[in-house]
Amino acid sequence: MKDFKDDSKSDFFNQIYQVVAQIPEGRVTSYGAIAKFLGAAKSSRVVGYAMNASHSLATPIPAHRVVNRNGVLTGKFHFDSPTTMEEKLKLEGIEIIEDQIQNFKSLFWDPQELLAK
DNA sequence: CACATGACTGACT
DNA sequence: AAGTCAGCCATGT
Repeated sequence: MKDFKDDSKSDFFNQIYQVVAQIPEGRVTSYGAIAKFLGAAKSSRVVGYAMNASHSLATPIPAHRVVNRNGVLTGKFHFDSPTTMEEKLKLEGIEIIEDQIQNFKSLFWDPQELLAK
């Protein structure tokens, strides 16, 4: 059973989870943004893979706030139900049409915000 | 141990 | 402008 602090296995996943866990409610970010923030802009796929693996985590992370760079809910089928992701985002005040986040540009949250904080 | 797959992205044609 | 290709890295078979 993996955990947030299990850096002995993979620092990358660990950091990804930390960033995702810090995404403010009602905001979203992209896989690439997280990857770039961690210094591996070309490893965006690993970020997505980390989300897929997040099911094994003891601590649930807001993976529904992470979408691709177009603001499309590409990973919605990986949730309990294909509508889970969309429903959660809507509950946070995010408007979604056809799996596409509306006003994505404004709702986008850059991991850099963590540093400014 | 080697090959294939994937919640992505950027570059090239 | 839209479609295609290659890169990147961990996991599963």
